[in-house]
Amino acid sequence: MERLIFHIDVNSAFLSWEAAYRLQHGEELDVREIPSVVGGDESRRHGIVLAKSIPAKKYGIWTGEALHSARGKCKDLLVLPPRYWLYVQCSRAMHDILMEYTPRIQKFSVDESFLDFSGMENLHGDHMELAENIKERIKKELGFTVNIGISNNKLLAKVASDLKKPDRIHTLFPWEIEKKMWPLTVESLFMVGRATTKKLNNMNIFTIGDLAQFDVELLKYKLKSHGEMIWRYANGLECSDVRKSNYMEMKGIGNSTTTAFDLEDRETAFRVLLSLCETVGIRLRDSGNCCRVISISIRGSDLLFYGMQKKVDVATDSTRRIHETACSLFDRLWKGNPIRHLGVQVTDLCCSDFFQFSMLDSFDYEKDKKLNIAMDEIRLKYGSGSVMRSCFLNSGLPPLSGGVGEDDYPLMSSML
DNA sequence: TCTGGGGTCCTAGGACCC
DNA sequence: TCTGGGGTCCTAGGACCC
Repeated sequence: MERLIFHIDVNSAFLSWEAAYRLQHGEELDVREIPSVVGGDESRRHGIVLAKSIPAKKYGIWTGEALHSARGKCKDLLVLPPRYWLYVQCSRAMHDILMEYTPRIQKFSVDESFLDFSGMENLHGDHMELAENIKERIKKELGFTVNIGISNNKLLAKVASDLKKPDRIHTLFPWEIEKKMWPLTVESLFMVGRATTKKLNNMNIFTIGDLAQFDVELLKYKLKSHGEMIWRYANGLECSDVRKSNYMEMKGIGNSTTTAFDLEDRETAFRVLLSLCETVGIRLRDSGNCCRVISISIRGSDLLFYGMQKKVDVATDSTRRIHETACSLFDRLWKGNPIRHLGVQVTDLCCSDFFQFSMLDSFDYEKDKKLNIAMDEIRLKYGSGSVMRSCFLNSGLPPLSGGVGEDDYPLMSSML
């Protein structure tokens, strides 16, 4: 059966949402119309561009760039601090509108969704009119613009929504591939990043068309399974379902943070690890899972990145257990160099319905479990800052870390 | 380009088993 | 024990996405 898939993408999401909010609250200036960016706090070493306006883009400013460097390109650049609670609200409001059109929605990220309209032609009529309707409703009711890409699979719909911005609708049906997609540079294809672009360029592949017409066996030989996948993408071949994401299927949960200052001693590092384990633990328990693998990652002040993981004998969702493992990993991994960034990840998740315990240690599972539950409930009810471990008092370190922003936003469920 | 944070999947080597 | 092959588990690291 022929499918009909839409991909909806908010234009410069964080910046558009800031602009819409400010206008709704009586500000005269539309920050989308001047060189502006949403950027992190430089004093805490989070100073990068998270989103840019179109005028800022004209100065050559790119997402992920250091604010310092962005200011070098544009003297009068307006830098807005991020407000993640607002972005979550905007994202939900858009989702609510989309739900009125079809229940078959896949939320791909905070600002992107796939919609499946297959077999609903009688309900909605012409796909261009439908897209126009959705786009205008979002603009009128929420105050920001989106791009909509239309095709009969997710890959082509996504490429289409990226064509020309902002506030546009594009189709990219199979018969339009040669004209609309093949002339694009190969790095504009989904799943072709910097490393792959370099390899492809070395093989004389520069456009998506070059890739589509290349020998697939040779690509497989050079790039393994990834080579075959991007070759299929270049030919518009993709057939995955628009599926409701649900957090039972989640593969892992992690939190990491760039600390405000370099960490030089193990005790401080342990404390930062604890603040990360708290956040990971809360999210893990909220998802109804336990984990079997715990890993940590370190980025030194030299910016080099390394990590280590451990499989634990008994699956756990205990903040304390995760922290103990994280610390022992840290002692094996750390070489004594100054630390800029720490991360904690849990993977190999399993359902927490049953509770396994080992008789080989003296750990009081029941007591620990009750403590975790009590802390989670208090934080949910009174906010994430309402309880903290005493070791964070006067430490200069946040008691919970990782996640987006340190403002006291309501704890998010692990699924967007 | 000089670097935030949260994810997914893949590959390859070593250990250990039969 | 001087030497096969195959399977699985574990771990490190790379590449990509937003």
